[in-house]
Amino acid sequence: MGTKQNVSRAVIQRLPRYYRHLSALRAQGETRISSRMLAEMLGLTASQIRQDFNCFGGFGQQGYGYSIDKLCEGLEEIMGLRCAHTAVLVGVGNLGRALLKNFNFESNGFQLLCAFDSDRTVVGSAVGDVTVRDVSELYPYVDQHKPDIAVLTVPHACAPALAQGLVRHGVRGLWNFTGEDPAIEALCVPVENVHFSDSLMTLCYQVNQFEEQIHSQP
Amino acid sequence: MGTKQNVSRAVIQRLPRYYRHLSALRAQGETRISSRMLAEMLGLTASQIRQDFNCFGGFGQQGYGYSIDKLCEGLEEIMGLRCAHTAVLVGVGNLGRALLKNFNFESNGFQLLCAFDSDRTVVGSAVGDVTVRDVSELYPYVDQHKPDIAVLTVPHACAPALAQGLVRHGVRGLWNFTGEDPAIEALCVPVENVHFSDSLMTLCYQVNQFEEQIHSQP
DNA sequence: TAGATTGTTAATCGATTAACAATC
DNA sequence: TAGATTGTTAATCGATTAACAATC
Repeated sequence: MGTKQNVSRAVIQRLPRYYRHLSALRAQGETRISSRMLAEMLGLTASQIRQDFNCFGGFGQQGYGYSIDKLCEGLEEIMGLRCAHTAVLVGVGNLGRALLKNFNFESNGFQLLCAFDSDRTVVGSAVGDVTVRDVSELYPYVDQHKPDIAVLTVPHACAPALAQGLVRHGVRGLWNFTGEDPAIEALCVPVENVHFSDSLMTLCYQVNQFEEQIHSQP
Repeated sequence: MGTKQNVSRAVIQRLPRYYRHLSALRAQGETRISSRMLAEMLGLTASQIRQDFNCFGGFGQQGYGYSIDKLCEGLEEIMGLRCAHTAVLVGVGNLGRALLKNFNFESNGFQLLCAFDSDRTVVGSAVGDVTVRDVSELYPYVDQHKPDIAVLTVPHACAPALAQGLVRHGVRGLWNFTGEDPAIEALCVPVENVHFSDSLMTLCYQVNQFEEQIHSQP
């Protein structure tokens, strides 16, 4: 239960995946699972799963396994998914729009307050559950409403200045889709980068390896 | 130069980041860099960078450092960015549209052939550099043109069946934006997942930790 | 009780860092 | 040549796996 400090990054990066699979099981009406079975599902070892869960205190019960409900609750607690942090989104292009319309911020720990753009044809309209405001109102809005994080879905070139401005106005986290990072990494608030490029390059490498394997054993 | 086998996943995941920063330096007209300087830029150790580069054979020169050009070329070679693999995109919603319009597939090792959707109001139109076709033509098209990978930007629920169908028709890699994975992981072709959820949850955790730190030392 | 499965300690494995000879 | 910086080996560190007593 007690959130231990010093949980390694390796562990933290596995937690969302645990949560995703456990939520799916819960939705199917399952109520309990053993580390062995979960390990099989995820392609990990049972040992590792028990170690991971024990970073945060024991959810399990000997001879029985883990209650899926308790585990989900525990993970929500640990990752802070129930804090209802607040967020603003900057940049209502196609990507911003995709997030506004299809992404469930609530179930990921955030309440989306509103969105900003500079394009007058979208300013004033409603997209998803929020209204789009003119970007000139951004900093006054941030000063007043103090959102915890900002979602950056602006073009690459605007990113460094915008990020810096937001942090100066008190934002304490950035969800960065701009592909930019040298400038943003230096800001000393938490940043999560969604780098499409990195992901596709990694896939490119894997596809090459995969094809080499196939060719070498025909 | 010779692509060694058994390069660890940890290394591979750093390569795109190296490439991104080195490309930026090249664009600024820089021609050489030492492992020490690069390490400082990236927040890594010089030792680690030299180890990483030496997985693939020596690009460097004692007493001088690394040629940025050679390094970029080497990384392109290693990751297979010059293979011009082919890709199709399935699902022209806002997210698909964002990729079609703003993402440079070419510079990430892929040539995008065309896109597919089921919505008749977009079928036949051009988005970015490609034409949108009816999804009923997807499998015949894949049979004929044999794209290396498919980009999945369809709604969550369509993902498992689609992924399975594509693999059955010979696709050898998936770039998966659907948030789905239990079903897709099992397909035994390379998959790169872009899980927005995982990323935002990780940010949520980090923001909480960050705020605890601030509160504990005021 | 007997069987199952956790929590936790110890052993292994792999990745990162340090050190330094080779060499530009 | 002297200074710098690589390539590479050895030492350290951390993460994963194995093992097993505790206990439901």
